[in-house]
Amino acid sequence: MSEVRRFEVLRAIVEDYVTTREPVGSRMLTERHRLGVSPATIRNDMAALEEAGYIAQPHTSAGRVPTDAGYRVFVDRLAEVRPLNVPQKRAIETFLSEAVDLDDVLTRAGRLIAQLTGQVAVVQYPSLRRSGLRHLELVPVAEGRLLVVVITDTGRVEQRFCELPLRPDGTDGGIVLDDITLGELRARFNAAAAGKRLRDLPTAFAGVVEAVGPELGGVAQAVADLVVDTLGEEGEERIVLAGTANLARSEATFEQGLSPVLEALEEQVVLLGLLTEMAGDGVGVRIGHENRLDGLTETSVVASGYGTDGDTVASLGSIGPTRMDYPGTIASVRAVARYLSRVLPN
Amino acid sequence: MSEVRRFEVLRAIVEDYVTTREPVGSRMLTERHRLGVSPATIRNDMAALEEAGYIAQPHTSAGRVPTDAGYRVFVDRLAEVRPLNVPQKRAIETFLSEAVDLDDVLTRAGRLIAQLTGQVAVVQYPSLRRSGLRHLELVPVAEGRLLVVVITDTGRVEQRFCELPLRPDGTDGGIVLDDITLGELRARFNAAAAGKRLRDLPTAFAGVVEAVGPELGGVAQAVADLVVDTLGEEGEERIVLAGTANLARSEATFEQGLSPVLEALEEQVVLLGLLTEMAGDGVGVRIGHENRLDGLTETSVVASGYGTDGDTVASLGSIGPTRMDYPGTIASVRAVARYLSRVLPN
DNA sequence: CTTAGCACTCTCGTGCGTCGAGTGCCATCC
DNA sequence: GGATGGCACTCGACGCACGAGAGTGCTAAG
Repeated sequence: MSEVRRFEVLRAIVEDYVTTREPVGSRMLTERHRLGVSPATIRNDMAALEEAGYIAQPHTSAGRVPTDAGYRVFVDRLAEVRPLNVPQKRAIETFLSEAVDLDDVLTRAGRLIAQLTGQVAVVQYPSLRRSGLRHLELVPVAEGRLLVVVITDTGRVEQRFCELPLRPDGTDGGIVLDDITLGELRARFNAAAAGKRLRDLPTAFAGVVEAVGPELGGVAQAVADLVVDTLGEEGEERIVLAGTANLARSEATFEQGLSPVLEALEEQVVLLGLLTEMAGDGVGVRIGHENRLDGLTETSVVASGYGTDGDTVASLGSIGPTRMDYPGTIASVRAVARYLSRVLPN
Repeated sequence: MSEVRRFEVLRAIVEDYVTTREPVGSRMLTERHRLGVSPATIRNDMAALEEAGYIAQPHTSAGRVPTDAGYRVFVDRLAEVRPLNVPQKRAIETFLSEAVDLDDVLTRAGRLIAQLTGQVAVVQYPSLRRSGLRHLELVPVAEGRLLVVVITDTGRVEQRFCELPLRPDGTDGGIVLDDITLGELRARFNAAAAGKRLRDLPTAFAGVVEAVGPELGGVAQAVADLVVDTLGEEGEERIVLAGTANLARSEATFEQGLSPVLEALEEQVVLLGLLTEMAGDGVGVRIGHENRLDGLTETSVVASGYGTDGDTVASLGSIGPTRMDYPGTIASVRAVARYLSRVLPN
């Protein structure tokens, strides 16, 4: 009983099951794949594979179905990389290059993945914590209030209102800053922050607070705190979803119904955790129960980091039933991630 | 055969069908509602209602089910307003007041509606076209490029990159503006735009372009065009969805499966059209086929405009199966719209 | 180690009869 | 004239038996 044929059988099972969506039996297998042996032999191999936990049968006298473990070895050892064809590549390139701003790029990337894979696409916004500060803008909106606009070097723009402290001299009313003062403050902050990473900001800003003197110190401190907060906040990370409708089309796939899946997808925080957790180098695959999330135990997640010059700033990926076309999905996700990385510094 | 009782029967049918999800027959009706007449009488009324097109039977010898028309008269004439209870109101108030910025408010509003109605929530961002300009910010990001940040009086912040024209003197390289010039430009634009509505911007900006002289005129023109474009663009309208998972829970409801529904929800442009179309005064209801959208013929949409001081800037609503709890949904949507209107000018 | 044969097990589709909910109609009653 | 009780009829849901088919495991032979 040769080792290699056994895995060949596993590959055949996975491939057939993925396309037919039905448990595959020994006869079918010999008919559709030139394995050169009889069904009986296959049966022996299947028994061994089942023993090893790679396949299972839904009930006696039904064909075999790959288990999560089976998909795992398929992905790790058996799947061949299947590069996208030229029109597909071109489609990605043109579609992404038409985007006008970051929101647009990411939305388009999502649609693209959803369409290429026929599954749900997930695209994470460039993580604020892994971004640098490109520019800081201060806009007076009302007495005692400032709108702080943070622009990162990944093109993300985040705004937040800042409540200014009361006047230090104790007089009534909120602080109102004139344009000159504001301009100065803005210039100082930007000079201090230029090109810095998040972790270096607190010290850089401390210098600013120091330098502006006691009169403006309170305001500067409030702004500095807000910016550091904003960039550091986990909750402000964002996600784009696309292709949810694709889930419903493969409806019969999910034993538990797709309500738990949809629920999981709405829990953006958890989804984010999953994505960042998976953001290693290259494309990562999580199969079925490898996802700890309850709703996603019947799905697989294929994800990849993206970012300029090897610097991963966020992740993107595709989520679909465990029975998915892994080579195709992996290829699509990787391709979009790469093109996105190239286009990113908008 | 009294007119009023017949409608009473219709109401009973709608209410029962909404709660039991099953076709309702004449016997059940007499048992659960004190109508004071026998099943046979009810049957006569039902025949009349069916004749009038308000109810239908899925097949002979099944109970009756309300038609779209039936729901319509239920909503228009029979439904009693059912105000939310105090804890619900309080929940809305506290949950919305905790929001930190516009994104947050709208996300929370969506979650709220989804949870209150057990259906899908749709929340439209304040329409740019119906907003005024609060502030304009110009940020230099690279040679020949400017980041233009538009802040509306509804709290929306939109950013767009602006390609500057080549230097008028024909020397090489893109235009680079120093801080002083930029400051001046910014001040002029803001002075011109202060408090203006979108439709007045082009003329206001024309003045600015005139005033800055030929040197900066090209730049000013580019910026002005971009701003007017951004605020006028239909595509830039945005929508938040929430509670998609709720759809799956009432899965059996949709004859066609929920894939068409999900598809319709992903078509944000179309959804927007629907919402703006419905934005009259008060809460509007679209039932089943009254929605032209293919995917939504089995659903009803309950929507309301919102906005400060009677000025509708956008809409929000709830989408669910035609067989929904109309009074409850209407109450929830209205309540959230009101609170949102109050909280809005953040 | 492979293969052919064989008995065995289950699922799935089909046909059939029963049950029951619900209807429509008609004669009757107030 | 509207309300009611009675009654025959319709039709889907449910349960059951049965056969077909697909697939397996095992064993003995190549």
